[in-house]
Amino acid sequence: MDKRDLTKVPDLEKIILNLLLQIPEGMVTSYKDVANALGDGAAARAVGTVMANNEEPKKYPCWRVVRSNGEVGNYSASGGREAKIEKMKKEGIEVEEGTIKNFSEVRYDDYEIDPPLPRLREIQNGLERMVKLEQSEPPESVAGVDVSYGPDGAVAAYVEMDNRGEEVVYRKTFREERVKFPYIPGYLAFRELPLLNNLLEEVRGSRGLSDVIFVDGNGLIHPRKAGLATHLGVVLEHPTIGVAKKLLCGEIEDDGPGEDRDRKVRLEEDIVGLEVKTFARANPVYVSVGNRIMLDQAGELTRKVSTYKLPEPIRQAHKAAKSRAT
DNA sequence: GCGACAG
DNA sequence: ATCTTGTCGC
Repeated sequence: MDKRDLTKVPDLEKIILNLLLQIPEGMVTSYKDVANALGDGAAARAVGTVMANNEEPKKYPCWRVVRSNGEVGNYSASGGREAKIEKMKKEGIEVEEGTIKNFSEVRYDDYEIDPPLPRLREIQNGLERMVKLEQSEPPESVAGVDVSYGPDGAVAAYVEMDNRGEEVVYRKTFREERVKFPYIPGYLAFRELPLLNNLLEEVRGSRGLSDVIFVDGNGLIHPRKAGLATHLGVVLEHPTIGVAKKLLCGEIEDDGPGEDRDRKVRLEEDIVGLEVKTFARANPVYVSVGNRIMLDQAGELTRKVSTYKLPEPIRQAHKAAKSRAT
């Protein structure tokens, strides 16, 4: 596989909006139906988000998209939900008490499309054998990356600190006006990787990358062992550590009583992460290998550079990204 | 200031 | 992630 293909991302917003043009007048579809056409029902909410942000409601008939239980749902274009109902009625759809009358008969789900999401899952499946689990030298510096979203697009930030996470030694941000890929659980990398990759290539070309990079999101804690931290680590061929605030998948291993070591996250037969309590009065974070480091080392390093809940480099990157995005 | 909880 | 405001506790 060509490395460059790992960072190519389809314009899913455009794909979704163009799919709407296939819905015949006089029929409706559901957010879930559109998601299934993309190749994964998990994208249903993302479809809703794209509808809500549709800037050309005249051109793209998002009023024909309803909830899969037949309820009309929302309409963010002018006139709101009432306008949505009126538009559907004009097209011959019967609506009663906010619900489509003969839903199963007027429901369109026969989309003609080469579904993009299965292809992206294949890319993720191919990443696993490119991950290197190896003992990494104790770092002289650590960095964190994060992405923030605002009215003028998204901003990615890279912040490098000393190896104890006490002093910021370098900051860099990168802005992108239009993010083409919505957030879909399990596909976060395709949303944020283009931004982070651009940013980190710039850093690599100017001052060079820090010894290890903390990423706001999972590494191997992922249904296909291909979270953002792993995807980024493989693309850069560089040590990365994923730190997430919520458990995406897997289960916490019960080691029984008397054990105050970090609990392990198990995904099927593999230990893919650690539940680490970084800050006494906060929830734990979930640490996983991105690339080129060992899990125990990732856990220790996370502890070492965390003053609050999140590793300081990530926290600083979050601040840097947010202040430029807003 | 930071985070849980609300919603 | 963001929309948004506040209370409570450390």
